[in-house]
Amino acid sequence: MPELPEVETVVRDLAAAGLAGCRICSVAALWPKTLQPPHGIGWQAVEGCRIEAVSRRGKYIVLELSGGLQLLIHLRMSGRLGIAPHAAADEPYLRVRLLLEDGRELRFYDPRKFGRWQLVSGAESPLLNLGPEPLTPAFTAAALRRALRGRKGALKPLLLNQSGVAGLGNIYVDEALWAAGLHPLRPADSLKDAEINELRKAIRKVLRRAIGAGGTSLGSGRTNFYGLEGRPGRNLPRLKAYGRKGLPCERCGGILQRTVVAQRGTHFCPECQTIP
DNA sequence: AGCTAGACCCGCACGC
DNA sequence: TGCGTGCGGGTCTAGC
Repeated sequence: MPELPEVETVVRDLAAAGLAGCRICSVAALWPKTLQPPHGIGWQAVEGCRIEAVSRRGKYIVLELSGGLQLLIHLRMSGRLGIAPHAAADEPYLRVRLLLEDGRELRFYDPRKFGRWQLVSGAESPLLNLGPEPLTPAFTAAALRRALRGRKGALKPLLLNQSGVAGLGNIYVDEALWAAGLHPLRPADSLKDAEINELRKAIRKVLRRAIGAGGTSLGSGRTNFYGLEGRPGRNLPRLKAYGRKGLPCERCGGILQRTVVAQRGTHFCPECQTIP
């Protein structure tokens, strides 16, 4: 499931493929719902634009276009990008083709059809609702404390909602909570300053480690995560909690449990992630 | 406003 | 082996 480290991996792959600097001929949707209707303009507005830069914000891939528009790509559950020549045959689950003037095209595959492309100008951008980037200096202990303050709800759903921290999903929330020794149901505003700082460090650690491994791929199916060249991530063996139900905790030897929190599978150690 | 639940989707794992 | 069933998960929306 693409979260920050997987999206970062794809963005680095896109940069290495030389996507920045390419000029767009046209966009074609094989599954029209993937292309969200832009406000006041049509998708043909991308025609003739140059891709000025490729970056990431939270889980969004951001293509900065000449003329000031941004093309946002969200992979959601099963989205995947590839680059192919115009002439290459369609593969299964191909949903969108972005044709480039150099004879290549950016291809979007998405078996489960959750992924979305958006064409936005700054003012109505969904990026405005995102919390700080966890791997930048903006993600201070004070910023995390502000995000948690006054929140009566549980830690895990808050960390998932993107407004306090951008880019975490189900896997890395479980990993960060494990690394910080915090229970997923711990009331968010009950954390002491030292615990907030541990959580901040844990979030940064698990994300950095996963980026270093090219992201997490859970299996080998079509809906799994793959980089631009179809390469799976190598972070699975580094996970300490997610998907490890019944295995011993590497920190204390307790048996890891799986429960459901906020309608999501949640993995934690009942021995060393407790609610005081 | 904050929080929860449902909708969107369908491959895949699992059970018989 | 083949079929049927239900799970999983990010984000938006609806409803309390």
